[in-house]
Amino acid sequence: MEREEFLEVYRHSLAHILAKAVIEIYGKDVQYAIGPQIADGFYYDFVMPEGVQVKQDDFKTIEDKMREIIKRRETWTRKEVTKAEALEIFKDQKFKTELINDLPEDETITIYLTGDDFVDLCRGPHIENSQELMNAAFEIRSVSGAYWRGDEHRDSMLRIYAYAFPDKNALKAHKNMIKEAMERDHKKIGSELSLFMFDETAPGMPYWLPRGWKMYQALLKFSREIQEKHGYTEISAPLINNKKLWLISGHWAHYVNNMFMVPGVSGWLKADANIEEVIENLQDPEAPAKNVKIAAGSAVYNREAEDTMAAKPMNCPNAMMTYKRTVHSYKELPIRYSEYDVLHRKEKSGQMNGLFRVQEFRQDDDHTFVMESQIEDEIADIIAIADEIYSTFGVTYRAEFSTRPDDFMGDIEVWNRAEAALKKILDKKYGEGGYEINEGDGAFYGPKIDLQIKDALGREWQCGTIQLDFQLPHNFGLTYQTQDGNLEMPVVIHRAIYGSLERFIGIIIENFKGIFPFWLSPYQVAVVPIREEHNEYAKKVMDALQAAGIRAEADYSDKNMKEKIKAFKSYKDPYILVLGDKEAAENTVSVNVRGNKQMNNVPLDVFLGLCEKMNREHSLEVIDHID
RNA sequence: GCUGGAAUGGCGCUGUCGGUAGCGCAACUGAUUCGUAAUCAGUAGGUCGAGGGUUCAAGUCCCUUUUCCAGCUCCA
Repeated sequence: MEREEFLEVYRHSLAHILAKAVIEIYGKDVQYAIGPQIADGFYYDFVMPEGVQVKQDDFKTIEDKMREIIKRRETWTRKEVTKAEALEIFKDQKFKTELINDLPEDETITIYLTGDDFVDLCRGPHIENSQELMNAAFEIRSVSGAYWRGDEHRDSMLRIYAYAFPDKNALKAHKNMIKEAMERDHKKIGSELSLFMFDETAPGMPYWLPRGWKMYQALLKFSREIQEKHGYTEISAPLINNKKLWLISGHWAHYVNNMFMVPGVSGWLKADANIEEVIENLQDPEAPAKNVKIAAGSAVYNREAEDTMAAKPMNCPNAMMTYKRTVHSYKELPIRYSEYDVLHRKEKSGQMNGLFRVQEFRQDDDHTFVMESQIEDEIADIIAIADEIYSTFGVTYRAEFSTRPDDFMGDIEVWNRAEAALKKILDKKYGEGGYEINEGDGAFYGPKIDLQIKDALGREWQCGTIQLDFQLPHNFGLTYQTQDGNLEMPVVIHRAIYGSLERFIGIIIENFKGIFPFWLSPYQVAVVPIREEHNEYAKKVMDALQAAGIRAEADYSDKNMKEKIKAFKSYKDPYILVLGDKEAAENTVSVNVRGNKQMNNVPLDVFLGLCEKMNREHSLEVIDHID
């Protein structure tokens, strides 16, 4: 048996054992749903009897029960049954019943019995006797909430996750790997390197500390340089707009629950009332309406007041307004408005995650206004930019193409032509099958290409995105004048390459483990005068570094040099210059390269030259020798 | 929003059966003036996330709540 197949059978069989154990512990009222294998083990979804909780303390009980079941060396029996028989067997199991009912009429249904008291609906294959699992190494990892069939409006279930490997060593090795991945966690490194912080008064809104902000600026500078070369022009626009704008863009109708409101002065009402039919949870269309008593003397705000403003969750509406300022000729297109403004998106609690998911962030955003005939070339250029940027960081990405959904807006012919153009570029760039296609997953306003990057734990995050938009130009009534004098509507391309700067920084912190390329390092060079009498020369070196555009920091204090070096090393500065009598006399620097290589007595000019070279070329490697 | 965890000086942690908070690093002061990752001595810093409750007594037990983490769902 191949290793993969072996793992699959093992894990899947263990999932059945888990379900059997849970039923033996918590009783026959447990509803069991599905228990697939995953990358490092398996999970099983249950609905527990009323009032039953499964906590970390219970994991051992469940594991022990599973081991006890395995030790019974029960035989596994595969049976083929008819749909009617299956429905009878699982008549008390609502999820199994639903699964069976969804199967085609003529499908052969297989069930597996473990011993004679546990039966599961399953395609198999499985082991033949529980004793085959005697050496299996497994461990309950965690429990989590999950929704039946991934739909938050359906049953809320308890998902039990477990690691599972063929033997103890493999499990141990895997847990070690997880531990090492956690060492790369950007939240941990960000704190150690003093890059950013959070405070509970601003959930999901990073404070960028001096060192982190240096890096942030370096990323912005890099983005601006590249976009300048590609004909982009940068704008900046209001961070809050009156709700009139959001009514035009459609955000008031579709996105208002994710927007931070800025009340005006007129909408405050003194309340002393009973309000009927209040839907408290706007996120949930099924939420029951309630009667709400507003205490006498309370003030409530009417969001629909005319002076209500809201912080922008996206830049698009302002870019539309900017385009609309004057009439445009076809000769001007494409027009590219890039924008790095601060965005706010209110998230449901439990959605935030370090820098990966925040409520306040900046995108390397752009809105490009094109004629339909220009879409193909423009997208090709955007993908070229994405390649240039991602390769500079040495990260790999995966492209996903999302096509027309059922509730699409606009002309189907335009959609077809646009999708064909996108597909042509993707095929050329990544090869057929070199990217994922999500049929019907596009936005209602246009097809899109998403670029996904993995974090240290292998979770994928969407960074880059390229979206065509046929809706906003329509909502804002955008036009351009064609060669024959007619007015036509431009197509808008929304695109971001980093995606959010915050998320991207999180990704690269984990990718580089905090050991950044020279051009990206918060401080690039640290200066250590050996004794206070060397401060004068150190200042001269600092001036030269700063004049060359190099981010440098120095420690002129009377601490001993070992302490100074230690502090800079903990910040992972690429170069530490040690300056004493010899260097001052010869106008040189002695360089300790991150990773502990040494370059001694380097003429200052030569050192400046190699720093400038790395900044210019955005090199991934730090130069550690002089040719 | 859902499930399960967590929160103790700036950071990392200990705190037993409920008995009135400790340690390391960092900081500060003094001495040391030093050639590549921890010199020595001393000092200061905490209403234990917030609110309420039980108790003679709460970091510890109970309730509420905020934030964070791992998942689910949603997303850049």
